[in-house]
Amino acid sequence: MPRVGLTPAGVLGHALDLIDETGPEALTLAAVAARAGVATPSLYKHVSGGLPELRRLVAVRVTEELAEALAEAVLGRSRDDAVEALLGAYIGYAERHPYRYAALPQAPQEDAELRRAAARLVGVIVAVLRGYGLDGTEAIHAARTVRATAHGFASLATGGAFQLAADLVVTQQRLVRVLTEGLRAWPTA
Amino acid sequence: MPRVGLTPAGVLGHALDLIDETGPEALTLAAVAARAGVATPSLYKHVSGGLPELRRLVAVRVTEELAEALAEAVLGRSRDDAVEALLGAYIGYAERHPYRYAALPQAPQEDAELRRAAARLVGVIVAVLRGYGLDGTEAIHAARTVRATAHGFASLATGGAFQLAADLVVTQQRLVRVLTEGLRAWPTA
DNA sequence: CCGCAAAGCTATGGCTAATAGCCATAGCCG
DNA sequence: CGGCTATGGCTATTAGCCATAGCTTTGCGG
Repeated sequence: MPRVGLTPAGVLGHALDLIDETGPEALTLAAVAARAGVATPSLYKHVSGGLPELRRLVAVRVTEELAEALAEAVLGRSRDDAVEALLGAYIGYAERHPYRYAALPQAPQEDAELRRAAARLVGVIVAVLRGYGLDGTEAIHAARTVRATAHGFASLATGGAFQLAADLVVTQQRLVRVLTEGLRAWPTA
Repeated sequence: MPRVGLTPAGVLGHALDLIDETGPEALTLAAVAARAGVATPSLYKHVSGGLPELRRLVAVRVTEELAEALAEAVLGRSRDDAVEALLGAYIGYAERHPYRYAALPQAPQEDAELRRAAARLVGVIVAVLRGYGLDGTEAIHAARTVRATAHGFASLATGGAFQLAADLVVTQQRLVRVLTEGLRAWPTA
């Protein structure tokens, strides 16, 4: 049979395409194989761990992309300006790739590679917090606060949980305002 | 064959037990049927919509429980006191029933019953916000802010996304502080 | 006491992931 | 250049899942 030149990266690419088009639920080995022009079992030659492994790869990739978007957004900015850019980039990524973002949370968290990617994401946040004079334990609490608000809004907004008619952009502005005020008044223990 | 006296409510009960024990992924008709002492197809006599219907029922029930917990927590409290109780109840519910909370839909739901339950939950939040003089459109933005922070923290905390050693209880206190300060200084348009 | 709707069942079909084992290709190396 | 090994395909199979169709039994209400 003619080799189709599949690689692990190629399989991941098809997986991401599938997720983007039809949602995380649609990520099946059968669908990926069909898209790659290959029979399902052949995928195991490239992704030995099967579906769980593929999901893991997706989570790592998305986390990396998100961390990269955040890092780029805060370049050359500080304090409130950086926080606004950070939230904008976070929520913007989730809005541009809602299914991809939704594929994030149900990943196994004990994976080393995923933790490394997540650490980079947190690192960007912590770097921004230094502009508020925060470090050490309080920086961790503040980073969690930032992450919780960003994730909460992104998750609810992309999930369609905000039913009422009010403008989501305004809500995002309010969220940024609450966050920046909170960070400026943070108890610098 | 002896009738086992199954009812829709009974099926839902088994489904919730299963989710509590093994996670939302473990919710299968086969497992529910085994637990109920019944063959899989028999479930369709009580839950005609099959697995999607069962998942829907779970989501409605969990939303109702959460709304109820919030309503009870804010009874007799107002302003910062109410917000603290609200977040505590929300996060507490998620921590006591992490799988159940994780079973809440992350996909857009146009189900009427679910929307009604969600509306009750939002109603409790909006009621608290009246203590800050907020209503109308700004109350919606503020409610979204509260919901985003609560969901974001609950989701990340129960999902194990906060890896570092710092105390989650302290983070929650900081979150409450940021939120209450933000609500007190809300732009009452 | 009997009819009949409700509630159980088995059988079947069509998905899925995953494993086992076979065959064709590619590219290296003597 | 010939052959060998590693690799990347394949088919077949197993096991588990949801779902539908259609039969049988139960037990309630008239």
